[in-house]
Amino acid sequence: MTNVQWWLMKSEPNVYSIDDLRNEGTTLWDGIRNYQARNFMREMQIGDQVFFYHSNCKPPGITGLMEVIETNLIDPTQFDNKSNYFDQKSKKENPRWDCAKLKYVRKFSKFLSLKEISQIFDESELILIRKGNRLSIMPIMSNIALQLLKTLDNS
DNA sequence: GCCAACGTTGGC
DNA sequence: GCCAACGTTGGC
Repeated sequence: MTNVQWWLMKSEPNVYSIDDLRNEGTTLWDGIRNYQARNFMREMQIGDQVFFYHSNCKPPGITGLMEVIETNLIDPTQFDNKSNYFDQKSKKENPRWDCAKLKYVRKFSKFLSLKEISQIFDESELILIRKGNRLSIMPIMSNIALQLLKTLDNS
């Protein structure tokens, strides 16, 4: 586990929650339409660990852990004209959007709210709480990740 | 390549 | 609902 990269992925729980993932076991993280977020997803390697963050809810925060099980998968929603994520400009022979497949690992016994996170970390330490960060997928420095885990497990 | 206008995200 | 901080688009 020494070379594992840590990530954080946001999802609105009324759209897709940690409980949905627990029920399904695995999920394709499709619908990402931001190039920076997509590029981060392309960097993911099988075995990488991912914090599941509930966004746009009360309160927002980290709720669980996932693991990357497949990478470089074509996002099917870009070709589905009934999908909210349909992209007219994306061509089958050259798909614009791809995604990773995630596996449920666990739901933390404690919910770590954004407020608590920002109390633990200095703003400069944590990309998550950097003001104005609008990325739904981002890398987490391993020392930060381990501190998050420690906080979540010691409760 | 610049940049203004516009759209989106997401915490508050 | 507000708004800051991006990202995207398109005219030039």
